Amino acid sequence: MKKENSVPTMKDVAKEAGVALGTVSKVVNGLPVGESYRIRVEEAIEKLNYQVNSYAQGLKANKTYTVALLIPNMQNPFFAMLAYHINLSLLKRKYRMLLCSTDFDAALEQEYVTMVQQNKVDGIIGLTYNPNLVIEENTPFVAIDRSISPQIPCVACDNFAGGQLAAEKLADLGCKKVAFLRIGSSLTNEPNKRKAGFENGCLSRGLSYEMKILDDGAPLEEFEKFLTEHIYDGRLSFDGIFCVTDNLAFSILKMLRRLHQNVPEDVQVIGFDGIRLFGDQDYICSTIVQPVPEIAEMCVELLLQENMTVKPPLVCLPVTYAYGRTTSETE
Amino acid sequence: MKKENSVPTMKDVAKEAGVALGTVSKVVNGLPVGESYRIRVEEAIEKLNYQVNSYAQGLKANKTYTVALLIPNMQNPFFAMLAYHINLSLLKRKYRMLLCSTDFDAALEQEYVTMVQQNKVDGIIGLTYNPNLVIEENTPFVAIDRSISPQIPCVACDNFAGGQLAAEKLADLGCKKVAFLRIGSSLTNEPNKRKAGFENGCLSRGLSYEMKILDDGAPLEEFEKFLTEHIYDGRLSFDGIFCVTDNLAFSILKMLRRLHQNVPEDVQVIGFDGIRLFGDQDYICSTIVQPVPEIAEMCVELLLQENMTVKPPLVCLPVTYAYGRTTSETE
DNA sequence: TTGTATGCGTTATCAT
DNA sequence: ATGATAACGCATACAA
Repeated sequence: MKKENSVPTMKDVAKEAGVALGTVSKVVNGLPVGESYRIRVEEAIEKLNYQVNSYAQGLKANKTYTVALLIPNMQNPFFAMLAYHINLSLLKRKYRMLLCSTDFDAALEQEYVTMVQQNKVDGIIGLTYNPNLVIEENTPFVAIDRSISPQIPCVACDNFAGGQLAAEKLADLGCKKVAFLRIGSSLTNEPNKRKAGFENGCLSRGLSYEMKILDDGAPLEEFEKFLTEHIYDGRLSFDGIFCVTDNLAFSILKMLRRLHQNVPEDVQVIGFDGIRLFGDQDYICSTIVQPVPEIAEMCVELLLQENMTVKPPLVCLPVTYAYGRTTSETE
Repeated sequence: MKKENSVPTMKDVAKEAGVALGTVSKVVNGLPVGESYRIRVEEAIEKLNYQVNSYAQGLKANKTYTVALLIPNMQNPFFAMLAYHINLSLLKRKYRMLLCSTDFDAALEQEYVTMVQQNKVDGIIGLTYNPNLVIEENTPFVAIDRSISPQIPCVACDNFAGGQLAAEKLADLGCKKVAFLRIGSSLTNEPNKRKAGFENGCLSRGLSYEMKILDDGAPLEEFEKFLTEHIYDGRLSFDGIFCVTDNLAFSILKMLRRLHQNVPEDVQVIGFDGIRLFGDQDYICSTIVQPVPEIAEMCVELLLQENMTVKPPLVCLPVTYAYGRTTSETE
């Protein structure tokens, strides 16, 4: 009992062309083969509309041409941008991408990782917040924004430089007393360096600054309380605010509106990430822009590069500043 | 020459447990097996940290537990939302998701589709703008927002009802003369029904209306020209505008600002899709909200349901209205 | 109930 | 240079 309307296989092609299986394989893989055979096989392939089954290929080669992307979600435009560009970078190299939205679920993250260790995919690119993720020694893995272990390369933007740049920009724009706002401090990851960079920038420019760092689960309202406490006679005592992400900046901007503080006249705000609505509109706030296409390319390159005896433990890519209406540029 | 530090296989487990290959397979698949054997096999599995190779499984079963999602990009939050929720719906059913960002590239879309016809994935969910996409008869496919053929189910929100709802809302909110703005008219797809629904709503509520529909590649500036032409003595002659998407609405809002028209005082604006920044902030404009989680669930359900003799050609899911500061709600 | 053997589609190692 | 054949990891029909 033969399979009937199934997909044609190499065997079918061989029979159709009247050649042996191995010959078809060679033609498919571009190995040298007699010209007359080539033609016949290619015609048969055309006629049957044959295509290789890459899973069977993978079974032999222990290679699937598939990479998994672990990422919390798609709602945050920064994550979405990353997913998109990594997809493109993989595609350029003929790799498929398995999207694994982990929704910050540690168990799910671990499950995805485990899945991979059994050659289901050739490697993982992961932006994960799970501090005790178990990754086997020999699993190709590239981390984004968080160093997981010395053997696993981590790719991030230059967060320190970004923080510094934010401070310098605020100084250039005439600020005297600024604030740094951050939420989610429990995990040590690369974005944490934004704080240090900012402090550094403030010090070198003689900016006085204050920090407000919320714990992981803390309600955003605490920032509103913090801001309110710094209002005297209706005026906020800061003339510049650096928010650790555009996401936070967006919320802070809403608060400032409620508190009747004008942006950028009374207080200037700089965020981080470089988010634009629909990817092509204006930046949602003045911001430190992450080089997402470059980050994506670097991740893929590091992951797929096999003949690299030693992989860089941490790669930092340069950030830029972009105006987004929440600062008072003068030029 | 044995493979060395590779992933353990069933054979390894069998040897470790001192049983036959078939027995291990049965244990793995939950088939009845002698209790003492079970234990031994399970211990061996635990010890070796064995997991089935689902690609080898797929090779046998002609099933990969993988579904491909064809979608233009991730920058548009609506697409990102869809990808996210479809990912979740698939995950619930233990399916993996291959993300295929097509970037509106017809050739790429076709390539992805072709890939699937050779049992690389079990099915496709596709939001595609390619009018002449070739899909084989027996390929499991569910389309979003565009009917591809009578045999292929299409899932969309109730676009007609959405258009109608927009008109009714504008009428309820006191509008007398409204406009409908749309871009991209070349392809017949479900969202096109928003226009008809809107007209219908306008007529039933006695609203006078005007339409401005731009061709596919046309520059957005044409809308600005259109609006400018409808300004007399500094006042726009419309008091309500329905934009075919939130994306367009966002651009229109910027234009209105430039033209010194106040929203919502002078003119109220309603968009379509239900986009929120970061997924959890306010809606970017008053809008007709698409039920994205339900759309996702329906797509997956229709795609994976095998014992369904006849699949619905078109499924429309109910929309809702949400306030987003660009209308003048009074309650 | 347990073990054995065959085949899924492909690649690679052999003889020819 | 080409054709036959074994092997990849698993499932299953069949034999023990």
